[in-house]
Amino acid sequence: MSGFGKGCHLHLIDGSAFIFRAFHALPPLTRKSDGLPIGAVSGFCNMIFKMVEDNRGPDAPTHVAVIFDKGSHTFRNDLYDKYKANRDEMPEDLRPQIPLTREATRAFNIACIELEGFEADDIIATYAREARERGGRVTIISSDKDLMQLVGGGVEMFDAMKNTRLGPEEVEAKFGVPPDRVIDVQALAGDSVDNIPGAPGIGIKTAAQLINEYGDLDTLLARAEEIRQPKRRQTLIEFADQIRLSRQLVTLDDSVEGLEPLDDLDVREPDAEALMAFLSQMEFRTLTRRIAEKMGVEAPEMPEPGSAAAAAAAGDAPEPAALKAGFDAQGYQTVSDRAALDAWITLIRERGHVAVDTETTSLDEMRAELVGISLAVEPGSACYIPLGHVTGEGDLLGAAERAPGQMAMDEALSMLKPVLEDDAILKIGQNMKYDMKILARVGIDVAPIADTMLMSYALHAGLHGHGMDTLAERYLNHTPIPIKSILGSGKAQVTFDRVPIAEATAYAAEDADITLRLWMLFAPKLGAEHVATVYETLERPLVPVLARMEMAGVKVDRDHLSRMSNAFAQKMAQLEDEIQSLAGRKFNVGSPKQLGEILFDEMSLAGGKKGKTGAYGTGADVLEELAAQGHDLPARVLDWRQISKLKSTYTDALQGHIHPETGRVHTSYVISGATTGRLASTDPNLQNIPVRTEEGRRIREAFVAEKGNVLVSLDYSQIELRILAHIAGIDSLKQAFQDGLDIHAMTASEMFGVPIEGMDPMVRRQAKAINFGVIYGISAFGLANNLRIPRDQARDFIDRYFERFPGIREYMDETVAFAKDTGHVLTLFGRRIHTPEIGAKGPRAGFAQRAAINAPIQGTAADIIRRAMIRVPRAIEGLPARMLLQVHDELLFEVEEGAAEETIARVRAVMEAAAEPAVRLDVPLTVDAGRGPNWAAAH
DNA sequence: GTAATCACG
DNA sequence: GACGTACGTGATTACG
Repeated sequence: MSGFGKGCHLHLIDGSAFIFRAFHALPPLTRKSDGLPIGAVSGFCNMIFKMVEDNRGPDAPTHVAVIFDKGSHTFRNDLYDKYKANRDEMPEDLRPQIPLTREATRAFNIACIELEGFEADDIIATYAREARERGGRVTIISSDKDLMQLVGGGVEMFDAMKNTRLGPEEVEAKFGVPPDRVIDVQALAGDSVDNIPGAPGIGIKTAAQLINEYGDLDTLLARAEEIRQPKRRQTLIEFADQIRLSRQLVTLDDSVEGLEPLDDLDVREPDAEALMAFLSQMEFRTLTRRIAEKMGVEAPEMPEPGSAAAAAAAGDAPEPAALKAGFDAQGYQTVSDRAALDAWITLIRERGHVAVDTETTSLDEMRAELVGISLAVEPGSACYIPLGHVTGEGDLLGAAERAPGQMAMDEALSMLKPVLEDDAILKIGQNMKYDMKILARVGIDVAPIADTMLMSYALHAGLHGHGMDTLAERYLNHTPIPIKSILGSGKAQVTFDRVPIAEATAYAAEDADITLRLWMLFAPKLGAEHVATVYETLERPLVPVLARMEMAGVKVDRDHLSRMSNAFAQKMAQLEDEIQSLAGRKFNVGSPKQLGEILFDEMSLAGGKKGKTGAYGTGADVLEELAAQGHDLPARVLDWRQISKLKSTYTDALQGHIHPETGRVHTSYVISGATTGRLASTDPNLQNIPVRTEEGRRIREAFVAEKGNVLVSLDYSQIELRILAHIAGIDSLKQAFQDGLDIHAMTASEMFGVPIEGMDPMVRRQAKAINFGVIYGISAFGLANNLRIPRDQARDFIDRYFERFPGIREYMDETVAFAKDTGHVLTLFGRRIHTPEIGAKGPRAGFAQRAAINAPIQGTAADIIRRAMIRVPRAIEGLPARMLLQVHDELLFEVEEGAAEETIARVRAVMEAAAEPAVRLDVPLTVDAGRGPNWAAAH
């Protein structure tokens, strides 16, 4: 049979929808030999096979095709930029399976249809229309409601999962209108999955009622004035344009051009050999056997999983247990020509994933120069591509010659670029942010990515660090070649470009190899340990966002800092003189040891306490106590210390961090640095720039906007207390936040029975300290220390607080009990923070318990701002604005002056809604915003 | 390399 | 009844 006409029956299979359903419905299955995720491919093949089997009867299709989506941008994105904008990124386990489902379709000898820039639904609509016009029947194998508008006139749908047919009656039962009015109902009701706005407050029920009453959408909109219900009438009038736009979005395009002719979709018998080859390559044991039986052919030899033969049969698959053994530098290849690199690229394309590691001249991504790239596609099989090595000797000036045996940098990069940017190839790295930044500087935008460091963080936060050496030792029982053995240390240390290529290969290829093995080990664990969502929504998508922020940097006014440094130096010299004359001799004011001796031995002041190291304590609290007793020397030392800190850490050091080319300071965020989910900022730390004192705030004035721009700061108000109110379920606290009250004043009022109006600031301050204490896992000792009150008074405050807010105590007890029971605590978003010390005895028990109480609160706040940051780029797309810094509950932007208000509005909306839809908080999140020429003014 | 100190949320 | 604590970070300096 070939030509399509009357009596013909076309089956259109919605491939993309099916892959997603298979992926989410099935447990994460991986290929035995190398850990390649293949669950969705397996589900897909089973479904195709079932379709083929079921369709041998009298109702058999004469024509069949599997239709896939291709490309992420369609005409709907041009109509509406938020179309499907709330879709999460594709899970990394799924991505490498996408090309395999195409292969599977072809292996079954079924037409595989996709067209760049078109959704599968439009292609299906086009074929369905043509088939109907030519007098044939159509069955659409899908349960997607967006396709239901096509039903009728010989077109039916079939839900392969539920094994049910959908005709016009079923569609009408679902939408309340006949199929030809479905788009009208969808246009009104909207769709949260595809982000179709529709008419606010109108769902399918109301929409159907309206359409049935007025006949169709145009009539309804034209006669909206007649609607009796005032709210509905107003909505339809006000949102008429949005409703029309929604209809455009939901209406399928049934005239897609450039498709394979319908006549060519005729059912063909699969080629047994090709099909068996594909199935055995995927290592589908059961399915291969079943299909072989049906087709009457011999199933290909497929040895038992885990056996030595299994590895051999899979071609160049790894040795059994290869994940934990078989590191062999001999097996690593140095790639120095086109042909060799081509061979690796072919391997990568076959696999759909590759572990990547870059070697550079520095750990500072903004200054590092690319020296080489290593790749690994399966355990034990890795290569290194040297690109910027120089000969070790060099002349006296340090000038060195390019080492022989290397590809030209440009040539290698232009070959790798398509692979590193290919949507269908997963790039696996350990701390991928680093490699992404290095490669971005040579014009390569790496995507999509996986990160073993972040996988470990999602799995093991609180248990140990997540550096590669730690992970290799713990999980692969292997100690990697130490970098020091390659570069040397101290004065003799060289940069990586001076390492001989053979040694560099052994080191670099091993890193890629380890990374790949860790990925294979961790990837299936994410699902099994229930942290896949954390990794996919809070870790992985943050990487490109942070990479962009770090590369943007923030402009710092060097002269401003320099002037402050000079002023500080003078002031310090003056204070030093005063201090030394008060002491009666010269000493190093910066030495706590010497200061302790002066204060407590020579001057015989009371209150000297030696710590465990035998030294006197001279911390700020001790000095403040002495100063309060009227001693001048400690008061001067406090002043000196403050200025010394500001000078050394900020006004001096920050100048050294100004990048010579950009004139800006580029921090680096450590995503897995803090156990709670917070970020850490290093080199320099821009999360602890002074703000609490007047002199400190002047340092923030050095953080400025470029000409014509302003800095915009947005920060969450009281986010941790709000989270506490939600998690512990404290009604009075929740109510106070809903009413927008001053939460510390309200706490004081509840505790001490004083009115909020005209409250003594001291009373409010005490309540504030208690509120913070609660977040930290309050103790009488800690509160007493903080408020400088007797311990029994602190005890009394705490008792009264728990009496007034009994839910807090329950939360604390339950959290500690949970931690003892499971060894971890959870944030609202499922982030897992391990508490290995929770069972400890002695003082460490208290530490662990307070940390366990604090972690879900601090961690949930960290999750929320991460969610906001991930959504920000899309929200400010098109605006002349960039996100520069994150300081735990604050985001800092640099914006062209005219766009400041719009930026504030959009970012505030994102931040305030950041918990949704995953979590619906009982308290509102509110965001304060400011703008100004510098960071101090933006607050 | 570690301890003490102090900057931030 | 004693232990000895507020939670989470990073940079700098002194000192062994």
